Order: sequence, then structure tokens, then C-alpha cells
Amino acid sequence: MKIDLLQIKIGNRIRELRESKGISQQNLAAICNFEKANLSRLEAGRTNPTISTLYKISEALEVTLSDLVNV
Amino acid sequence: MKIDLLQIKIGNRIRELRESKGISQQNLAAICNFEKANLSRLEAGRTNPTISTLYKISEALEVTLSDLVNV
DNA sequence: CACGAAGTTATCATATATGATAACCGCTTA
DNA sequence: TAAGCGGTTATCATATATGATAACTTCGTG
Repeated sequence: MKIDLLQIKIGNRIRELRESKGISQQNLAAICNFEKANLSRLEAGRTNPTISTLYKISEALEVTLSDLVNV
Repeated sequence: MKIDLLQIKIGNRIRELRESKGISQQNLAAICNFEKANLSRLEAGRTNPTISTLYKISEALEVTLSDLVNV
């Protein structure tokens, strides 16, 4: 798979999980201690996130890292 | 979990999977198109890898990304 | 209309992951 | 002994992720 596509899939997965919990980007970002603009960037697949960033999100969403990257 | 510990766990997971396939760091690095020194660094948990790096490794090891980060 | 909430995009500085090279260790073996 | 393999560590340059701020749009609602 192309890396760009991977990033987009990961972003979509985050959005999917976030929306399934009914929380806003603003909210999730706050829980993770980063800015909503940065989360927007992540969900859009415009960066190649590090595992620590994904881990923080997985904790906030109460899913495993495995589940978060299950794309 | 502390991020440092996460990195170490990921590194150990890579090593575990690599050794279970009986291939060397040198070999795996070559398949992934990076230097053995860089893989050594990753397995030692001395960096916070990006999802694209982990993805390349998962492909080379013929496991899913989910499986690779299942720590 | 005015306001706020939610999200997007651009931009910048800074931290750090990555790619690459070289030197080194321990071990095996020809 | 010498050479090669597997692995580690240090170092450097470069690319890029992250943190932060600001401006903007759209939508809903008082």
C-alpha cells in the first residue's frame, strides 16, 4: 500500500472511532493534550503520525493501539 | 503507559517477530530499504517510529500492522 | 443579525525521525 | 590470523511531525 493512502486510512479510522464515541475533535484533542487543528490534520491524513501520537489517541478513545491501526 | 516504555515494547515486538522468522536485522533492513543501524535503533526502542516505518516492517515480516503494534 | 461550536487550513518554530556512514564488539570459521 | 556476519552506537544532515496560533467557513441557535 502507498504511504499516503495509509495515512488517509489511519485518519479515517480515528475519525470513525471518535464519531462512534460522539465526541468532537476539540474534545478529543483536549483529552490528548494537543490542539484541535493538529487533530484535524491527523484525521485528514496530512501527516505520518508517530506511534506515541497514535497511542495517546487510542487511550483517549479507549481502544487498543491494534484496534486503532486496524485499517 | 509511559511513551519510552511503549517504544521499547514496540522494539521488542519487532525483534520477536523478526527472530521468529529467522531473519537477521541486516536482512530485514534490506527488505525495508533502510540501514541495519537504523533497525537496530528501532528495536532498541530508541526512537518513536512513524506509522509508515512500522508499516514497512509489517509488510516485510508478513504480519498486519495491528499485529505488529499488539504490545 | 450576532454569537458560539465544530472543523479546516496556513504558517511558523522547534523537536525529532529518518537515511547514511563509520567505527566498533563478539563470534565463527577458513 | 584474517575475514565475514550480526549487531550496536555515535554522528551528521535533512526531512518532517508536532505544538501553537490565527483566520476562516459552515451550521445551529439565541
